[in-house]
Amino acid sequence: MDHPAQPSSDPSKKTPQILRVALPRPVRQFFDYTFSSADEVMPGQRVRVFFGRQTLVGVIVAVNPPDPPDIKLRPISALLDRSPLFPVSSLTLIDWAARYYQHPPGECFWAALPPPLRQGKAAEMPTETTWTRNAEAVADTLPKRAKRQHDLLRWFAEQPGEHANGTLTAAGFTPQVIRGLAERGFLARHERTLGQATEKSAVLQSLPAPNAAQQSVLDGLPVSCDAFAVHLIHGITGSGKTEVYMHWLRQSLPADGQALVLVPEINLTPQTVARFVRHFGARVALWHSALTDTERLRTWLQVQSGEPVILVSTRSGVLLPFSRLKAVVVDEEHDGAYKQNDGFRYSARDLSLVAARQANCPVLLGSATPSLESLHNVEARDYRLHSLAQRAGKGTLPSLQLVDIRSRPLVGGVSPPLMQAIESTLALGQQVLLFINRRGYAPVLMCYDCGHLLECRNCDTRLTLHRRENRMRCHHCDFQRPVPKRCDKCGGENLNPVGEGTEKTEDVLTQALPDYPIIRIDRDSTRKKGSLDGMLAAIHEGKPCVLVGTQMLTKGHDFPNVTLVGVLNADGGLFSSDFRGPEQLAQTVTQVAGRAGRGEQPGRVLIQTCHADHPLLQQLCQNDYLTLARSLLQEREDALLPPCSAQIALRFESPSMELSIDRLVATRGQLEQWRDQIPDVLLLGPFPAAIARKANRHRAYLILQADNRRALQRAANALTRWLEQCRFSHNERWLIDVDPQELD
DNA sequence: AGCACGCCGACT
DNA sequence: GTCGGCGTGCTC
Repeated sequence: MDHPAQPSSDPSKKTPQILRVALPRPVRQFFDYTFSSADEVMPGQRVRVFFGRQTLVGVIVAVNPPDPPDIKLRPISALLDRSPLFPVSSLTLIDWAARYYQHPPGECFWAALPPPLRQGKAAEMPTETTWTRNAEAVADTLPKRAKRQHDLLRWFAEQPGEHANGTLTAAGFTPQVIRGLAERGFLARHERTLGQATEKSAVLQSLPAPNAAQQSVLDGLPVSCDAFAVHLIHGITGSGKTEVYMHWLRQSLPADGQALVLVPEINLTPQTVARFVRHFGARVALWHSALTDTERLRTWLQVQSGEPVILVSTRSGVLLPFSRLKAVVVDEEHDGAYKQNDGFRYSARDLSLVAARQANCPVLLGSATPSLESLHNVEARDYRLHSLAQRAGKGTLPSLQLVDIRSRPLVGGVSPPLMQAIESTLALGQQVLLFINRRGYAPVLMCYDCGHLLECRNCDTRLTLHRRENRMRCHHCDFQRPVPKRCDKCGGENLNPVGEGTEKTEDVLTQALPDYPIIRIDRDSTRKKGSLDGMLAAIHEGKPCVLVGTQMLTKGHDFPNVTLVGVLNADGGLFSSDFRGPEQLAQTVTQVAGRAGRGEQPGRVLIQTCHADHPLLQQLCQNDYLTLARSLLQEREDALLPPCSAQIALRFESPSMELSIDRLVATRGQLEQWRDQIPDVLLLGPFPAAIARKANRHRAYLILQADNRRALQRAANALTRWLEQCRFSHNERWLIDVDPQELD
C-alpha cells in the first residue's frame, strides 16, 4: 500500500476491519489480517492470505477482536465465501475440541474440511455432465462418414437412459465424438448434482416390528429430540441393537432434523450400512475414508446446507458441519477406532456427546461390551442404562469353555480338544471361526543355536515372518527384509519360527482338513479391493468351512452357520502392562464369542489358555459381561485409574532415550513449580514407552493424572504453552494426548 | 509445517 | 571466491 490507512472520510469505504484467522500450521495461535472491503465478514468464512512467503487458506474465527497485536497487519488476499462455511455449531465444537485436546486450532479446522475446500475451491455442489438420446433425431440424417458417432448412437440404443460423461469416455468415446453427436441434435446434455440419479429408484423396506425386549428399550428412549440426554444400550451380541437405533430414529427424529450415526469401521460393517439404506433410502448419507474428494464435498455441503440427512459415518464424521443435529447414535461405543491416534487426537464418541450437548439433542450409545468409561458415567453423569439381554431371532448365547493348553501338543496353535471340536462341527455341515490376534506366519524368528531373535533395524520390536511374501516385516514401521538363511548374531543355520500367526494356522488346517475350505481374513488377505466382499459372500453361502482371522472378524458380522468359535490364545491381555488389558480382553473375547450360534443351531466357544484358573477368564466364561465389567471398574476405582480419574499423556521423542527422559524430567520440574496452582495433579514418570524405539525415535512418557478435570485442563494449558515456547531442535518432538487410550 | 536466513566445508 | 549443507527462528 502506498499510503497508510486512515480513518476514511469517504462513506462508501468502511474503515479497515481486523480478521482473526485460523491457519493450518502446527502453532497454537491465530493470525490477524486487515480487511477493507464493504463485503460482510463473519466467523466461519474462508479467506486466502499471504503467510510469510506462501499463500494459505484459513478460516475466520473472529472479526475485530478486542486485542489485536501491535504490529503492521497485512491485508487478506481474498474472501473465499460470501456467507459462513461453518455454522456456529461447528465453530463452537471445533473451538472446544482444539482447547480440550490441546491441538492447534487451524489444524482442527483443517480436519473438518473436505480436500476441495482446503484447496480454496468454491463451496458449490459438484455436478457432472450427463447425456440422453434425443428421440426425435433419426439415425438416417447422420452422415455415413461419422463412424464413431454412429457407434455412439448404437451404444445408446443398447443402453437406453441417461449416462454420465465419464461412462461414455470410459466406453471409449472421445469428447469430440460426443460433442459432435450433440451438436447434430442426437444427444441432450444435462447437468446433474452428483450421485442423485441412481438412489431415488430404491424401494424402501419397512422395519420388522420390534420384539418385546426391543420394544421395552424403545419405551424408555426419548420421544422427542429437543433435550440433551445420554442413553447407553447394553445389548448382547445378536440382540438387534441396530433395529432399536432405526426404530428410534424413525419414531423420534423430526422430518427436518439431522442424525449422526457413528460406526467404528464402515468397510467392516457393510450389513449395518445396508440396513440403514434399505429403510431410510436417500435420506442416508455415508462418510468414510474410501470416498473420493468430490463425494466428500457433496456430502459435506449436504450436511452444511441443513438437509435432513441420516449420516452413517466413521470417526471423522463427527466434525461435519451439522446445523440441525437432532439425534446421535454411537454403535459399538467401546471401540478403539473412535479415538484418532495421530495428529488431532480426538475421540469421536466423546466429541459426539459434546456436539449433542451443544445441539441439545439425545445420544444413544450402544454396545455388547460397553466401555468402562460409559458404565462409569451411568452413575457419575446420569446416563440411562438399558439392556437387551436376549438374542433377537432363534439364536441363544453360546456357552464358553476354557481349554487348558499347558503341556498339550499344539498343531498350528490348535490343541487336540479344539481340533476334535472343529472336525465334528464341520462334519455336521456347520462353520468354524478361529480368532488369532496376530497376522503373518509367526510373530518371531528365533535362532535355536544362540537364542537370538530377529529384530527390526529401526524399532525395539521383533520382525514378523510373512511366509506368503517370504519376508520378515515390522508391524510398527515399514521395514522389511528377506527371510535370512543364517543367524545375524552367531551365523548358525538353525532359524525357526516361534508362535502362531493367521498364516500358519491357515496352512496347518489346510493340511489337516483337506476337504474343507480354510478362509483367512486379516489385513493382508483383504488388502485388495473387493476381496473381503468375496470372502464374506462365500461364508454366507453357509457351506462348512473354517474362518481364520484377526480383530477384523470380530466386528459386527452375522454368520448364521458359525456354531464353533475358537480363541487360540487368550493370555495376551491377562498380564499386559497396560491397565486396560483386562477390559480389552473381555471385550474382544465377548465380541468374538458372539459370532457363534447366531442361526438356529446353538453355539459353542473354546478359549485356549495357560491360565485356566485365572479369575478373569473364569468370570468371562459366565458370559455375563456387565458383572465382569463392574468388577473391573471397581478395581479401577480402587487404583484411582481412568475412568475414575482423568489422564493426559505427554510423549517426547528424540534420537536418544537419555535426551527424551531428560526433557521430560525438566518438564516435570516445570510442572512442580506450578504445584500451588495444580495441587491435585499427580505426575507419573517419565518412563520409556512400551516400544521404546519406534522408527529410530526414542520415546518416553510423562503422565498427568487427576480426578478433577478442571485442574488437569489447567495444567495441560500451561504445559502446552510452555513446551511451545521451548523451541526444541527439529529432531526432538513432543505430543500431548488427552484421554489416551493406548500408550505404545 | 514451510521457508528464509545464516554460518561453515569442498568445488570452479 | 561461492555453492549448498542443515541448524535456528518466524510467520499476523
